[in-house]
Amino acid sequence: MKGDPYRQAVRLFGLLAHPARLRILDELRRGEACVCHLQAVLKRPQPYISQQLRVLRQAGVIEARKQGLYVYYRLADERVERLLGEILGPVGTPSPLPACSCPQCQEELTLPDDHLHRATGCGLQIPNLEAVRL
Amino acid sequence: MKGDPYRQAVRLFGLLAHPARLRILDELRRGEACVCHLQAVLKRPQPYISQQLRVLRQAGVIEARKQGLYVYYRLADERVERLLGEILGPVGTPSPLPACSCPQCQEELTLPDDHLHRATGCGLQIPNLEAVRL
DNA sequence: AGTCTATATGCAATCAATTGCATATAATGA
DNA sequence: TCATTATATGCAATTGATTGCATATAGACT
Repeated sequence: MKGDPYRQAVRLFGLLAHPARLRILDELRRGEACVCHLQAVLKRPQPYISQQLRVLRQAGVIEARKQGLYVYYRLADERVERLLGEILGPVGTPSPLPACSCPQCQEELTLPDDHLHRATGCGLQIPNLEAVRL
Repeated sequence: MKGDPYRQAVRLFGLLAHPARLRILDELRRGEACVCHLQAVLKRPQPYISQQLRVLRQAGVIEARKQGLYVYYRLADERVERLLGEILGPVGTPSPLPACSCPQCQEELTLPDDHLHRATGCGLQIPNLEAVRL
């Protein structure tokens, strides 16, 4: 998977030069998220989200993990994390109340306050997964 | 000059997601360069180069300095330098023999070897200019 | 089997970016 | 003034990205 560095860089920047894709990637900086969660955050129809996820997946910057009916996506390219950190700054606090119906979100919501977790957020626990680089 | 950070980032990435613009910006990382120099490096017709320069200039990531017939461009946005450093690495060695007819290039070529300068390169001396951040 | 829910895919319509090229401006020197 | 050189601009033609939407797949449950 190569080519001259310019072409590679252009492709990578092209992925980020899109409002929906950028928000998805920024959201994934927090950790895994299922499609329904992203759908809730971006407030866009599900096929639209899936399409952008496909673009990102085919480019290799995200990876999917299927669990039952749900598919959890995560970042798979540290360059993306570095670039986003560079221009968006460190991972911000989540905007209030975007939650979906996935098991992780439900679990989050019913959790008491003793665990550190997001106020009203959705499943950002990374259950039994190896790699979430920061 | 503002807006939500996502929109701003999308615009910035969009500027970089283009082969000619990316090469121009990467070339400008070395310092000022005139249009004819960029033309020689990119091997593209002059109106094409000027057009891309306009895009970059209107976006505010480069600035122009006119001197006689020549116009020298330079980077004007440290985010660009950081992003390029992040994915292209430090400023590379110039590819051999791209030179143009501008005064700076001629001066360079007739210079003896005692000054540190590029082997066959074009005017990358920054004559009397204040800001070239690294 | 059928049904429900989550996610994916395909494709057509629209919209924006890109490119090429003719021409315009601007500075210089004769 | 005219000619020359460097750079800029405008615009039409093409190309590519984006979006919406109908439909497909796939797993869980009864």
